[in-house]
Amino acid sequence: MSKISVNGKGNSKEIIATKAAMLFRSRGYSSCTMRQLAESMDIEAPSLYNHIGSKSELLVNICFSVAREFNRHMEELELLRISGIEKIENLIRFHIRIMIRRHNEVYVSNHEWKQLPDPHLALFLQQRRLYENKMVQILRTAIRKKEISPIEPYIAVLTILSAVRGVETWQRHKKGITPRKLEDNMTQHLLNGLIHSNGH
Amino acid sequence: MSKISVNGKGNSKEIIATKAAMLFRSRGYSSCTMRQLAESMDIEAPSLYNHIGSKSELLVNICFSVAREFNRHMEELELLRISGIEKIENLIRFHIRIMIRRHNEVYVSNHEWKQLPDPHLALFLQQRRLYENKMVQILRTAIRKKEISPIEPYIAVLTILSAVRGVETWQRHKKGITPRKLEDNMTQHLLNGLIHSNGH
DNA sequence: TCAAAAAACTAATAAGCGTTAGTTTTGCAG
DNA sequence: CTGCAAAACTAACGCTTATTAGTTTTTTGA
Repeated sequence: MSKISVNGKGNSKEIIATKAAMLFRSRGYSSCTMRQLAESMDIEAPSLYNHIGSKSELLVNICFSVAREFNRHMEELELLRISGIEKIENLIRFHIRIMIRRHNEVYVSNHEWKQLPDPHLALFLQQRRLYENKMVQILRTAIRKKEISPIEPYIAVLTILSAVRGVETWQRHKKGITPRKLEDNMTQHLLNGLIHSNGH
Repeated sequence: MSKISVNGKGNSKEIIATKAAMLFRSRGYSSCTMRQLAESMDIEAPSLYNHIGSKSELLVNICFSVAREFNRHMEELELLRISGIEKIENLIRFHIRIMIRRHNEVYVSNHEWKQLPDPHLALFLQQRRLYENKMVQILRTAIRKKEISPIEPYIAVLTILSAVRGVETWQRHKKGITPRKLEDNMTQHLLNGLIHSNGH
């Protein structure tokens, strides 16, 4: 059997990580076996352990790699001198783009974080709580400055973060719906809902 | 060991189904074992098989029970003589309420349907596709009658159906956010986004 | 009160899991 | 060409899994 790293691009570890994200997404982390993962790259299961430490390590890397990208973007966003509404639009569009660009990884991170081993689970949840709080704060400020209508910020964040996850189930083949159109339509829907809400 | 049906309400099968939904939700279907399920009602695992056929049967019942409720509501809605926008609002509110009332079951149905055994998986997907198509049709009509702004109906359905799933992660303890407030805010956000979108 | 039915139990099965140990093959550097 | 490290292999371990078989206990109904 030939080495796996000569076939695809990148080193073996990266190739395994990519295949793992694909398989974890399509079958679920717990239902996917190391033998299936190995078979997907035409080697035997024990050979994987020349490159990785454990199955759960793969999940940890996926989840925190995604989290890191979101956190980094949030930090950059906080430095920008733009209006609150522009920040929100920026966030929505960023989420949609990441969901398209890193489809498998984001899906796994969203669906399988519960399977993270301690203490990674606790850390993951803490980071997510922090991220959500930052979004709530952005919304709260925008409301105070009357950029958007008065709405419960926490609920708006819940709505936005859940809505963008719809990209997961986006059927590319539905005719005429390009990634760009998806992004524009969804952003418009979510943003206008904030602007024109009659807060009654 | 005493019978389980004398403790809780309903017959044994219903009690098991309820406990299963709870456990499948909190740990995931594949990660939850029959021993854990049995332990949660203080019996041994093999005793479960006096009441149920298999583990997967439990999942099938949960998923299709939820699907049936959504489908029935859709059929009733189609008979109503109300505006398109009222139909959409009705749907959004119904989804949010079901997500609260049948929290565990809807969560499991949304997260674990991939684990359904054939041919149930195929049937489930077919029903969901049908349901989505009906929603798309409602939106399409509303656009034609200029009740809502021109938007790609498929994307709007994606956005709405994903957004309402945010109720899954709703933290009841966040102060001052009652179920009613959650429903009103989210509905308003999603609905106004449809009405005031400048289709540019 | 007592038999029959329902539902619990214990013991065990076969299959599958992640992972380890030890060995052989592969491929690159000298 | 050759030697060495990297990475594949086979075999197997210890555990867990859903589920079955067979038996005992509990509840029910006449």
